[in-house]
Amino acid sequence: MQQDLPKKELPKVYDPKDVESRIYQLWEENGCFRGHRDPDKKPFTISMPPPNVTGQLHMGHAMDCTLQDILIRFKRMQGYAALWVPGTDHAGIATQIKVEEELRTKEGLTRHQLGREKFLERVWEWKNQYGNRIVTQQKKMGASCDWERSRFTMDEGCSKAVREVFVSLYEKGLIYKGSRIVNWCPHCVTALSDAEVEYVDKPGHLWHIRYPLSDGSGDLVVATTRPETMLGDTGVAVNPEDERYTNIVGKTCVLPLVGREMPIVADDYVEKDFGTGCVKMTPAHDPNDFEVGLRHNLETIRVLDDNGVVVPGYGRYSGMDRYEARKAIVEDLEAQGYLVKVEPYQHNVGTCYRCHNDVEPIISAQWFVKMAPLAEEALRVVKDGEVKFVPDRFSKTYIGWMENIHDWCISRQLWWGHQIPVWYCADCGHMTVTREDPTCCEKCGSPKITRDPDVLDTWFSSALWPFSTLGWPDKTPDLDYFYPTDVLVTGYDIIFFWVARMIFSACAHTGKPPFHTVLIHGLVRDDKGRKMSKSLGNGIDPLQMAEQYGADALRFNLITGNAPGNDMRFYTEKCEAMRNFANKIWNASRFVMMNLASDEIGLPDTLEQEDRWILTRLNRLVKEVTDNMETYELGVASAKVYDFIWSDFCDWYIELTKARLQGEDQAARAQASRVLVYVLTETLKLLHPFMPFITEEIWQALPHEGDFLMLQNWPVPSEALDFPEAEAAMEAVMDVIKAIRTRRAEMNVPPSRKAAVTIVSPQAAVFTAGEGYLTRLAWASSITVSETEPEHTKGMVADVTHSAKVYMPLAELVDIEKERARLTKDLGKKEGELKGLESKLANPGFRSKAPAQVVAGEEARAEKLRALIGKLREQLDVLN
RNA sequence: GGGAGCAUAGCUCAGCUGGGAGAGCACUUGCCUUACAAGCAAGGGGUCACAGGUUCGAGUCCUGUUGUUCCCACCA
Repeated sequence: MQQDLPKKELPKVYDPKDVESRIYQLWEENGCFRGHRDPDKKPFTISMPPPNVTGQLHMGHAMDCTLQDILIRFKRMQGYAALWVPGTDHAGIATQIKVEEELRTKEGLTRHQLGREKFLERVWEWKNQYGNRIVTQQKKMGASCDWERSRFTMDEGCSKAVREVFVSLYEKGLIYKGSRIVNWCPHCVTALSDAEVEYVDKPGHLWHIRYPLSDGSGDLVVATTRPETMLGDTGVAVNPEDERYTNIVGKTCVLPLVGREMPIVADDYVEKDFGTGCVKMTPAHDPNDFEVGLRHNLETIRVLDDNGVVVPGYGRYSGMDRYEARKAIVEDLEAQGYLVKVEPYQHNVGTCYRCHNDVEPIISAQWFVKMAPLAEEALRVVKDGEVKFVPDRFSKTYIGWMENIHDWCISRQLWWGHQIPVWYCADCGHMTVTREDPTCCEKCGSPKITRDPDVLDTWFSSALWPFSTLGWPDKTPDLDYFYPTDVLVTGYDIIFFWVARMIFSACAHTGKPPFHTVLIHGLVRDDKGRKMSKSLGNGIDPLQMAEQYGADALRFNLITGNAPGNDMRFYTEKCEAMRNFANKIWNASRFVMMNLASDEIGLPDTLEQEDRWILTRLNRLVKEVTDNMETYELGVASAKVYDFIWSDFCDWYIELTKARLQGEDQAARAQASRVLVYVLTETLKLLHPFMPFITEEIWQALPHEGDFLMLQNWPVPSEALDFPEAEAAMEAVMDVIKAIRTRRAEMNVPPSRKAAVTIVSPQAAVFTAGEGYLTRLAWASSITVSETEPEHTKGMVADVTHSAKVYMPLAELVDIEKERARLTKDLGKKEGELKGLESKLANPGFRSKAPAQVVAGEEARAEKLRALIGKLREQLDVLN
């Protein structure tokens, strides 16, 4: 299919709004995003971190999405069978809360009033209605995912994978149910994993409470930050080495307000030097106390229910919320003389990562994954480099976490999610855990079985994402071809939640790590460096930015000048600058198209000096950008393309071609036009991963072969296109142009005032060839090139470059004093530079130990400097 | 308590394996030079936090110090 777009006059200002949606549609309709298994190609696969179905695209997503799109477009152009698998996550707690809220505000119902089945129907409805919002938003960013393969963590395939994993881990004894202290969120009314707790430093108090000894021989004082938990105290512990308390170990004390008699035990856990050295033991509500309780057979008495309310049996405290109870208990302790003192105390409080309420440690029967055996291989693959983090420092974070891993609490007391595939027998108590839903107990055959009401942690299903989305547990051709995936792109904030769990899950179930590289990016912050958040109201909407400046500009902003793993601040000014860059390309392309003098594609047979120069520069750019892309230095790569386009191509090359393009020679015009189209096309390819829309739009309007820029081959450097002599010659001419411009600018000579230029240089031929350039770019009325000094230099101003001396008859404009000052300053600078260089060259150590080419390079530099200094001195002499 | 990052121009940041200090924005000056004023040309501005060390040579590697940010950890 040849796109025969009519050549049209392009508008002066690039309007992304019109272009982006049209181009995206064109790609999508032509199946450009599809990932095909191709036996002749190598696969390159990215699994997109599935955003929450409740999600709206924020800056973090935008950056994440852009990074992945850049990689996948790059690899696609390099000839890989590129596949980017998208999808969404059911996001258990987040989604359930959202729908519950809607239910409550709109209908005044709780989920319990509605019932599990009806409620789940509502959540599915909600998902079907809103779950696609984020997909539309990703498309606006230009994401080239294979949308036809879009998956959802609760779809049939993913659910099958979850079921398979649960059952097989259970069969291996790696999943178990146990009563443990878990992190409990009384607001979300569910257990949480360790990773889901965020610790916040909060000001609190340390209450010192007196517990009388039962034998009346005195009392002891304990210190606590959570006095309400004393209702569940079943002992007091001291350090066995603590001489202050050796006499009371083995005795009992009486719990104030409650009257419970409790043992005093000795345990190493207690620090002698902290607080009073006596610790109240609440085994049902503190993980350490629980451990101590196990060692000393202390009773476990739960005093807070699932909602954080004091359970019945505790008088007026029963029915009180934990904070009310705290207040009441402190008041009563004080009234009854048990409160010894209260100190202000700063401490770390665990909060729920979803609702930010304080987490309550509570003993509860939950399902866990036994991590130690799974962590082994997950550690090995990272330590052996089978999985690499970029930047590497995050592998330390990962290893440290994995080495100290605790068992993973995977059950959640929610309804929205993968329900745990365990059935309890009412008759024999046996747990039936199977891949297919059972109708009776597998042990005694009783039909009286009921399913565990809990669901699995959302991250349990996302942990399987790289392989569940490719068909696992079935052995599909896709799984065979595209798995393991290649690069995972994500923020450092979810290494524990997700990356770590994907790695051990993949190792355990597919026998291979899920990807070989983890590209980590940082957070996008606001212009003051604060995290963007709803509560601060400082979030910047990426879609609004894309609307205002173009998705290409936004993408470029998010990538350029940012190193992997580092946070970045978002400035709309930078977006504006990138928008300006897009416009610059647009106008350069307009220029090329307005001067189109040939439909032929490819380089012409003969090349001018400036052509060889730009081709050499382009060749170097191709090599460098490709290298940077391959090492994930995307910000460096994009900056190089930016510089090339703006400086080399626009500021110089286009200007240099104007002499030919605006001349009468038809052949020369055609030749220049072909090189322009060639260079622009190659550059558009390099830029395409970063700015997909505008590059495709322009490419479509240029003479081209093939259907889409996004499916073109990535440029490859070519030795045949390196012209070092031409490059050097061109730079010599450019130096002269710059010198003339500087001089004229300093003297405020308007462009309308042309001047005759005399150039003195041993390389006269270079400058003779460059006459056209000089006339146009240095406002020369005439050019005289000579190898010897002119006879008359009176009335002339002189300037020097490394390779030439330049005269212009503008002496009357010179401010002698200023000129002298400038020359003196310049000379001083250069002499200082030369001095340093010469002492370096005089150093025998440098000569003998530095690489030969470095020495040669420095010598050449010194030579150039000496020439320049000589010329500068001469000029200063003339003035004096 | 453990670990990591950062400290470079007025601001925000690049600077990959050590070898002539960079970009964007801001600032100053001059230009509507028919691709682009969202532009062109020119310019000013930096002891690369501090102190040692390795090296012929350090913004870059090592050690320490200070400041700052973050992550992890069960001291009530």
